[in-house]
Amino acid sequence: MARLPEYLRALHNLAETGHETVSSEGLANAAGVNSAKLRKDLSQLGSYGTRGVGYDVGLLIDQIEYVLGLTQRRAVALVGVGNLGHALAGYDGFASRGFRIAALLDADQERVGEEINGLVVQHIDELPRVAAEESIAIGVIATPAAAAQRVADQLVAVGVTSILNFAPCVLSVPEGVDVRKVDLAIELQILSFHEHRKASLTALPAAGGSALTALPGGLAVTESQEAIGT
Amino acid sequence: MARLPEYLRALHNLAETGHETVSSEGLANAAGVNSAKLRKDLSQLGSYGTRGVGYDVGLLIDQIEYVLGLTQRRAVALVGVGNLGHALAGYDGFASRGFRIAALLDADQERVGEEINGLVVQHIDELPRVAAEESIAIGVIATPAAAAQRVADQLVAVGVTSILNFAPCVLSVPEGVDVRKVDLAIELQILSFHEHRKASLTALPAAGGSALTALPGGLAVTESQEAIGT
DNA sequence: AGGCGCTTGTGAAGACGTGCACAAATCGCG
DNA sequence: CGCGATTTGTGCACGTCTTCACAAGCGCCT
Repeated sequence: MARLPEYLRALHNLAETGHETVSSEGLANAAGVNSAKLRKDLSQLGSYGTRGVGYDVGLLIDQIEYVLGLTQRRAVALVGVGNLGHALAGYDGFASRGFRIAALLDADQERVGEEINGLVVQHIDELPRVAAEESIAIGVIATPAAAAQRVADQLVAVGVTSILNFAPCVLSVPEGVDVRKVDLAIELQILSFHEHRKASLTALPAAGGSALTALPGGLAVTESQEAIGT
Repeated sequence: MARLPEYLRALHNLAETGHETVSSEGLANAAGVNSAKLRKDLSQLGSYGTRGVGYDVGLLIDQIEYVLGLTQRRAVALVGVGNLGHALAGYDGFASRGFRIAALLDADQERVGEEINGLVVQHIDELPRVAAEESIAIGVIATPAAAAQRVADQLVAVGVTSILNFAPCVLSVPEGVDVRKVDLAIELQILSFHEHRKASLTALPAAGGSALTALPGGLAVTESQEAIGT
């Protein structure tokens, strides 16, 4: 499940604040989900809760980390050291949560040789050598959209089977390769949609009209995390 | 729907390459979704396709931009000008897709006054004034997790009703405020899970064992975008 | 003008995720 | 040792999303 990492983060918080055990209700609140959903998710991992008590925080952390494959520190190659790539290279959230940026790569010779956070940017042509040396299985694409597909092909060619794509485009990859996409502008556009919806609803509570002037209020909205209470 | 921005991006690509019309199949490929799903999504906006021909690219762009509320250029306040905030401030994908970063804010006096991409970083205490001047409805939080909730409260207090949160924590906001969360490390962890699953399956195609050593292959996996063909 | 091929729009069926509500199980205390 | 409070694990029902399949509609060509 895609919620496991969120649980893991909440569990680490709890562990740091000295909690030995946690109830499904407590963990669900910390992770921002329903308690029944959380219990159902955790039951998929096998039973690790004690009825009447709750879950052992440490044990649950180990278990989730095992399932997520975080027992080994995975090496990641980051391609594209532009604006966003720079930030990603310096983002300590990766290192603190089980990942090691093993290589920074870029196609621009201007950027090759630059040192970021203790790592030197190498040319993308070095990818085959680097991938072999570091046994890289995960690649991050932070290039412009025009270069993303080419980079993806190169990553796949050297054995990368998981790609995190920040470029605003759809990647074609062979079967067996996983792609996750993060598009920062899309996130904002989704918020903009909600803004527009809210504005329409308050301005014209009961509006009809032609299709062209129809308000978007009728669209189904699956909000991500609304009104978590206080 | 959350897929509309993706369609919009694909449509802009098509428009730039000179396409006047596009079939649902073509647009679905460009956006990486099923054609039936795309047609159903577009039918929610009202009928804008011509049977036997397809959709008018320009018309569809206008329609989607209207529904997403992109007819006005929305002002965004970015709080937290650290590593990630820096990159976001310089990310031109925002400007090119209907958003204007109207203010950069940070609580660190060291960073106040710094100029990024033509904008000067202001202190977070300036938020009420800035929000009033720029009529800001969307806030982006790129602070450490410890500061995120406090910033969210401040944003809500000045009338922000949509928040994009990059901090790895759950935010509590009043009803009516939308929060979207992007956690870069979580994306990697999800990929790691897939890596682990793939490794387990290839190494031990039919494994049993106790719960502790059980393989995660049994977990339901809803892949985001796997095997889009060539 | 008529037919043919192509594409949209949609009804229906199925898969999936979600949440409730309750039985089973465990601990602590008298 | 037994009882009650508490919490997990899960069967069931519901709503949503997805996909297939096909009728309806449109343009083009003859």
